[in-house]
Amino acid sequence: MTANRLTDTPPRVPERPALDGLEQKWSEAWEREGCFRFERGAPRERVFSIDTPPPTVSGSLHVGHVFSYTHTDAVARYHRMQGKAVFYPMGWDDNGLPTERRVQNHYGVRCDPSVAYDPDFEPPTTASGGGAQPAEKEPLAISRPNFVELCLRLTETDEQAFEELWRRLGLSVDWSMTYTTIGERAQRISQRSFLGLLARGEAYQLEAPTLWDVDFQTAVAQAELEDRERPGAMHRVRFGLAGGTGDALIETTRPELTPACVALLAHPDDERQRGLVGKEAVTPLFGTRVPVLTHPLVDPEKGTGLVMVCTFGDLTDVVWWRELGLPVRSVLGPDGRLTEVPWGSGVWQSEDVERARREYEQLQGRTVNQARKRIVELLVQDGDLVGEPTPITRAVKFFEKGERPVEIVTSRQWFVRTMTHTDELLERGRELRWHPPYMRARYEDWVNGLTGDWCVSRQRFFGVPFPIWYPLDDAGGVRHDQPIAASQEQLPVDPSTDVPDGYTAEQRGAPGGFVGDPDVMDTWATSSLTPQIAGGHTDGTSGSCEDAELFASIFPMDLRPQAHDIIRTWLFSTILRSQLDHDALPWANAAISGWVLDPDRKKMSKSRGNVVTPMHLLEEYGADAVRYWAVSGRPGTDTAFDAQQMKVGRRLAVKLLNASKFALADLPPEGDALTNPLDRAMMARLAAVVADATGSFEEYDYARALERVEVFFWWYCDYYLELVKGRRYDTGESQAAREGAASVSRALRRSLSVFQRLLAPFLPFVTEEVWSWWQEGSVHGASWPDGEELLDALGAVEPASAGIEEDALALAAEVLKEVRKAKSEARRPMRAPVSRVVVHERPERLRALELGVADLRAAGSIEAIATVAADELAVEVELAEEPAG
RNA sequence: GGGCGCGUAGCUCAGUGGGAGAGCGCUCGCUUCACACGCGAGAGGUCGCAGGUUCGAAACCCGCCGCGCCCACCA
Repeated sequence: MTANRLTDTPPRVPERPALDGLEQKWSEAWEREGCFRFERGAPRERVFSIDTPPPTVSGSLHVGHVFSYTHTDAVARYHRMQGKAVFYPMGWDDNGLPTERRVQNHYGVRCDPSVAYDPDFEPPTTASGGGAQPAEKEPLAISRPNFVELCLRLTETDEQAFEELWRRLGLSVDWSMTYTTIGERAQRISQRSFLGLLARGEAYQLEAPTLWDVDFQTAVAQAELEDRERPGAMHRVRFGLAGGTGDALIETTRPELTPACVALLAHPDDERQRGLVGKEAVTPLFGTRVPVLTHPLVDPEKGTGLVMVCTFGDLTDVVWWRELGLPVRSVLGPDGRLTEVPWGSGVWQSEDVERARREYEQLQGRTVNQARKRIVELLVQDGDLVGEPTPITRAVKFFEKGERPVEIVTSRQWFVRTMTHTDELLERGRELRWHPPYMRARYEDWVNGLTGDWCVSRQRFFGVPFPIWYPLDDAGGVRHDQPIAASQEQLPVDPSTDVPDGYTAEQRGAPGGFVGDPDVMDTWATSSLTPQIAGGHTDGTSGSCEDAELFASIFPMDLRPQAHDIIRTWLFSTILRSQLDHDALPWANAAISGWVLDPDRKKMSKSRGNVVTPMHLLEEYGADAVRYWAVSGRPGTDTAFDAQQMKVGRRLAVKLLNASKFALADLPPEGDALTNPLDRAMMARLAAVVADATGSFEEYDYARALERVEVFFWWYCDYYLELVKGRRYDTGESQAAREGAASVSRALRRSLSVFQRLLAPFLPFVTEEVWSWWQEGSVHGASWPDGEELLDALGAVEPASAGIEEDALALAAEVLKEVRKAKSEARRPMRAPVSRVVVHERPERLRALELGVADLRAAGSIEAIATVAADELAVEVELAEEPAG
């Protein structure tokens, strides 16, 4: 890093400095000069690497994005000024469901992996002027590669718009390193990592009960669930006992699953149910015999104390089913409707098969809700519904992007082992430095609450395919137990169009041939590899995109910034993958940002007709002002959207323009030393502020750093600049005047240089503008101020005299405030002359004041200052007579 | 049910053992030679409630109340 140069050429200060146009002027200059280009070849210890969150590109960026990305940018700029080579890429998360949905609606198509690729395909409706034309007809079925092409086409324009916004906001990312989560590099790295997991037994395939979204018809993961309150009803249902010797009452919110009942359970200590345990109950309507068993998870306080286990009503059913070794009676299809079942065969025995068949026909083909309504009618007819259903509100699990509750459907899926690694993951969580620290609790809660391995396969299309095929036996049956893995050289592959080694394309689907795995990976299975994708991780076997040297210089990364809502998904899965692939933490620090709270909850939602988009904010207030609002939100803290704060930020930017103009324009020649005590005391204060801001940044507390700098800067403008103004303009003949001016000149330049750099991470545009008036190069490439630099400016100071000088500055400011108060109360202008000021104060402070009395007199237009020894400060101010007329 | 965070001026929030603060808003004043996108001044608070520790608590401990979030095997 080059030293900051105080050039000898006079500063070029505009007559009327303004903020307008600075964003465009400087963002273009930064791009032209490559200011934020990552310095390749920098050794690891001089690199600061950031695992940028790739925003989802389907949809638009909102103020919440602006908020948290600005936090990271301030930190990035700080470390860059500390001399680090900052690895700060941007990624676009374009893979996954949200994009699929948009493409389907936008182009009127649907993906069908069995359709062959059409290289000349053009979508039926084209996006004209950005507006989608809703497809009237049945969606057109197209191949997966064609579908993916449309996804890419649609996300590309979004990505351009996002980049434009980020540049306007002043994010100092290296745009040459941008990646996408559906891009070739992401696919290859995802597939390669998956094959590694498979080879090491960390990934496996299993046919098992899986969380299932019936609308998207795909498996989903535990991490993608959320609770929603939904009205329901509790039904009390009577089961007969085998042999007709009484009955058993259960309560359920899901009576439609009665045909799927496989057992009744009681708590082992529940005396009331003791007589039933060990017997067999008979399901109403269907006459299926089910055992009455016990399990400690049953809550005897709930309902009748007896619970019906179905395959499967909820995750607890899965636990009971597994632990008690119960059979499967599955009635729910992947579309969320009740399927056909073979009454009388296998597990579908009944005391009255004909009746079971007849009753079930009333339910078959219906949705869950329809079936529930119907079975209640059937139970009432049969007299097995006890009392009226009781309306209740209960939490139901939903896929976070879904519209109907998730069901549990048995299907074949890929899993990544997590349960065998939870201890390691908890240990990694303790190694990670969390900012703020309490966010670790959320991670630990999540890891401790995991109930199963991570289901990574999705029955979707716009994602990274599994690099897997299966052989077909002579009868055309799929041999799932003999997966054919793609070779490293083939990656990335799409098994729906690519052919495994040793086969020909003609053998696809033919007996003795092969089929591709139809699924794609969970979007988090790719996103969990962002450090590897961004850093070009390679195992040396393939590809020009990967770069072993680069990866070694950035991994493990320094910082993962992200919001708290995706600790359980993105943060957790990234730690897991890094643990499995590298046996290491992926980053040293995690900075967790809060959310932006919507002010509309409290007021003015209707008065504002338009949605406030980030671009509007940037246009109205300026990027620096918007950034100011963002960085005043403390790490991890939810922050209210507040346009007023943006105005305050704009004021700060304008203030810096004007203070810089004052300090630099027509400045008298600079002296070799700070000879004036007030100048020295101000610089000493500034040194303390630098230390405070630096310490705060080291703790990732950008907000505290800004606050300290800002408070001191306003004090500097209101008191220090006013106190030294007279001396600055006094280019008189005397030696003392020349020396005083030379000292203030030096102090102004040194302090201004420090302020401009301290504010640069927060207000990059205005600081770059004022820096350009008098310095070479970019302020963002300048070095962060440090103690040594300030000591150098200050010269050697005895601690005792430093204390006296500080007293002089403090007391001069206090007296000036009293003088202003007197003038304000007398409704006189601030320049109104004061004939006499009497300062009562402790003698040692009065002696100190001597050092600053000349500046004080000039600043307050004070003719005479007298002092009186006293225990505490009191100031008498005698204003001069108001001039007649 | 468990956990985390928060509760300070009308609003947004700093402040973690010793004077209750900032900005905005409000009121009043000031064309001041960097800045009217400005400057100066003022009013405004039983620091959620109740105990405890301490010479001393907004801060530390216990309990309670309220708000928000996360997690849970929510039948």
